[in-house]
Amino acid sequence: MATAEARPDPPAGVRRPRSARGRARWTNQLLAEEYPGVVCELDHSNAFELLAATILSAQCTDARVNMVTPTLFRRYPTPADLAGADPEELEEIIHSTGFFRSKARSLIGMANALEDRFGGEVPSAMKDLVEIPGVGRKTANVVRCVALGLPGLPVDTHVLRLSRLLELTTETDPVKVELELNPMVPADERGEFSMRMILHGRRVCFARRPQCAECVLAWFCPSVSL
DNA sequence: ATCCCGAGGG
DNA sequence: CCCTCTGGAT
Repeated sequence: MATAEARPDPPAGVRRPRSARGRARWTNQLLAEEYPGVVCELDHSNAFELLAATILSAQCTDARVNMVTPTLFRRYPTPADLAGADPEELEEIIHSTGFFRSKARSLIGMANALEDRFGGEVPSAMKDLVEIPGVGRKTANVVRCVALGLPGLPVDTHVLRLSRLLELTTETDPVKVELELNPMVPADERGEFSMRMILHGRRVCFARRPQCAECVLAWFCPSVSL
């Protein structure tokens, strides 16, 4: 009763989508118009560097990560170099990104895994990526779609929240959300879809007070409040 | 205060 | 499922 039909009208001649797939299609199309040319903002020149940068990006801005990675990559250019890093020296380099002890442990563990189990290369299979210390599903998908050119739909806190608000899914587990979204987004658009959802989550659809009046998705968003 | 593209452990 | 890990920007 309190939230009944406070929804804007659809564009002229357009039917409000009634299925999750239909809402996903409109979401993908409208966010592509809203945020064209979206790119990964973590500076890197290969998959190993992107993997390290993504591990550092947890609870930290990309800009901050980009301030430490030049020093990091100069000091440890290869997985072999990073595998033999002195933890304290590494912690000092990455200190300003936060969580520096656990991130240092993850980075060294990651480099050792690459050396010991993957011939010094970043593996491409999801199954292998998530075995690497410090690499979860989200990080694995970032590396897959950005550095390896493989299908990947990173589901972070924003993608999860927006997907549920838009009722593209009813799942609460990020892995289930990813698997449910996959067939709704063309394989070669999943990475950009994810990055645009994240941008929209940061700029418009805030967790606390979503700016529905500014949102291009409001005309079909089941959770809109105006 | 709240946010920043999480992951591991109990 | 909760907790912890952590610094910087606004």
